[in-house]
Amino acid sequence: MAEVPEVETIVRDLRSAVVGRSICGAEVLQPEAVRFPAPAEFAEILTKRQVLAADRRAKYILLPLSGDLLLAIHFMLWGTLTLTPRTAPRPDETLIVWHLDRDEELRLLDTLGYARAAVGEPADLAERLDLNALGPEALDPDFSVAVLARQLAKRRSAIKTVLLNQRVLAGLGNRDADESLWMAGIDPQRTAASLTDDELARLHDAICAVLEEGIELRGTQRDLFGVQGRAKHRRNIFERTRQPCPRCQTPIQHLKLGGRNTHYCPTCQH
DNA sequence: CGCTACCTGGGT
DNA sequence: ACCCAGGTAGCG
Repeated sequence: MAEVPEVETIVRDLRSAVVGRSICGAEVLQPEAVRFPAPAEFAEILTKRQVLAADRRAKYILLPLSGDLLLAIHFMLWGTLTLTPRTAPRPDETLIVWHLDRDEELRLLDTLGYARAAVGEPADLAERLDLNALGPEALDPDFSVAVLARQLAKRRSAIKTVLLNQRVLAGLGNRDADESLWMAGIDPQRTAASLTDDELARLHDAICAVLEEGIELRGTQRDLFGVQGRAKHRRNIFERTRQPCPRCQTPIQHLKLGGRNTHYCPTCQH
């Protein structure tokens, strides 16, 4: 599933294999997958455009196009992109297809069908997707302990829940939030505002380490070309309920926080 | 701020 | 035959 390491892996692949190329046209197979404009207009706008860059903001993929347009793609839980020859069989879960030059297709796939795309002028698209409300990027070089401390101050919800709010900090998903809190030795149920300076420093370092390792291993999913990422089995606690904590051997515990599955070590995390 | 709906496939 | 899923919008 798609957290930041998975999205970032695809963005880097887009940079190497799609940026600079032309979109000849688009085909919308699932109308619900287009947030805006209407599917027919979406396809119309996406004819004869050049892809100028590939960026990421939180879990959005942003593709600036010629003609002062921005294409945004969000994977939600299970979405992904593939780049394949036009003749390759199209999976049932194909939501949108972009026809590229050299007889290749960029395809948005999602068995759950939640993934979404939108296109518009950059300012309008940012407004409608509320991109300006997103918090600082955890992977930005400017992300510091001070930034983390400022963003968590006065937040009285559970730290785990706060870390998942992309308006507070852009970059953590459910797995990476659990893994970061385990690495920092912080109980996910603690209120965000209660963290000490020392805990904030540990959490900052843990967040950076977890995201960097996930990206280094190219995520847990297949990349743009179908190559499996190597992070799949690199989990310390996520979905390892009742298995021994890698640090102290205490069985990992599981609970729901804000409706989300949460995994932690009751001995290491306070 | 917390809860639910969204939807299909795979796990129990 | 049930659940349940790594995300988010939209609701109260």
